[in-house]
Amino acid sequence: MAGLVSIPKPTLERLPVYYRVLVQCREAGMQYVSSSELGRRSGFDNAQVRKDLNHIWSGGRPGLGYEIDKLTSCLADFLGLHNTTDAALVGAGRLGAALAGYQGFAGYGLNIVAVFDSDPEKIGGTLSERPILSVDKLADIAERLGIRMGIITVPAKAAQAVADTMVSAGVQAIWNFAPVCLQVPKNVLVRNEDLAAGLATLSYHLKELDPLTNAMS
Amino acid sequence: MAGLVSIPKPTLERLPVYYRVLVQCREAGMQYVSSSELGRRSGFDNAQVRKDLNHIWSGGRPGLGYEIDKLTSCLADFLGLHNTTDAALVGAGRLGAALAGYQGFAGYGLNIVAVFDSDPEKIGGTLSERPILSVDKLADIAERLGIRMGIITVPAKAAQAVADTMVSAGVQAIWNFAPVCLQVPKNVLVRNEDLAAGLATLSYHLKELDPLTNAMS
DNA sequence: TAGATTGTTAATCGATTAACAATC
DNA sequence: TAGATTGTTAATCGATTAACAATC
Repeated sequence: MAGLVSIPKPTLERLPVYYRVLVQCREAGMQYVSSSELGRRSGFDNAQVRKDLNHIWSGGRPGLGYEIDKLTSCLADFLGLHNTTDAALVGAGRLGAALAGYQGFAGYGLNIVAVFDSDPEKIGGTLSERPILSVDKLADIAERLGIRMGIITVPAKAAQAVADTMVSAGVQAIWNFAPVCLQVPKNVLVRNEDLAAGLATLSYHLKELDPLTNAMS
Repeated sequence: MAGLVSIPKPTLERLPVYYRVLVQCREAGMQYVSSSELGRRSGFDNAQVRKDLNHIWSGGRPGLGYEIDKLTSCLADFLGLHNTTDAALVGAGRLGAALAGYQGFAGYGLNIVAVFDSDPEKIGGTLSERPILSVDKLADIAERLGIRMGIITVPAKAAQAVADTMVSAGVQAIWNFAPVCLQVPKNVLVRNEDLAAGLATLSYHLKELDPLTNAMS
């Protein structure tokens, strides 16, 4: 049974980066790549690259490196990118539009099958060629279509209620862009894409670099 | 000199989460919060909360907890959120529009002062009330305005060139939404907001949960 | 073969968790 | 005071880094 061979969390976060770099190497016509080269291009230590990759594949060839085609496919399998994941997106604002319109996610198996909003002005319209439905229909539709992934791009105040609805409809994974910590049952996975938090860490570093501000504080 | 009292990276990632939760507590009218309560609301262990907070402030009161007003302000100071950061955004697509239009970043000191694109159709138009300028002017304008932060929302292929221009214009921190690993001098900080990578980790977990897929593989 | 690079072990490093005396 | 909660130390845990024999 999968899941028992559990993989370290930091490793899991790096695997998609390797995957992306490998795809780019392949497009550049490369056939093999060494752990050093992969590390250089992805910003990680070469020993770490080897250790990470060994969690999923031990097909590297001493003296040669990793066969890009095979490793790429192996990573895609491992990450589940070959499966198509149907998702419901709630929140037809600008961020929702950006996510729904981005073609790149298709290569990661994401298929946004329905878009919801609570604004009567938006309901009935479209978002990237998908009809915008009333959020009242979310539970029913998600359940009927067997949707397992939910994407939340609503304002902070509305996010918890949307998450609750998703959970009750059987959604198992939530990609949350609302700036709140969602409370969900522990069998539901939430990934917070907290942009403001990312911004704050940059802000911290800029402050550290700024001689004037530092002199004053 | 700041920077020498360096803070663990995982802690730095959690501080903005505490900050956000604290702001929400304050809005809810609370005055004090304990490490347990803060932990519960942000998803971290209470001992970890105390340890993290002690890096920046030892003003917690045994038996009472932390005074929300003081801790919030202390965190904002530490993270540099009280400073206004002027930023240049390059890439006036949907994601750029979402970021430029999001009011919430203002509370984090972000001030997008200029928007650039390479598409002649877009140049001369506006994005959230800001004129869209030719990317050819990026270096000149960033330098003249002393811009220290760059936001990249261009397609992967164009991102490295934009980063190079930013670096040459004196930008010190780059918020990168393009799905590439940027190569920059080590004195420039890059934060990759790699949405596809986040998606991939969700995809992995869904695959792990799926009995049918697992049976087949 | 000689050179390069893997897979893996052992050593180091750092972060999390548990526990509790100090204190509000 | 009694109850609650902090700040901090010590113990545990896990991840990174270094090193090298195996091997292409």
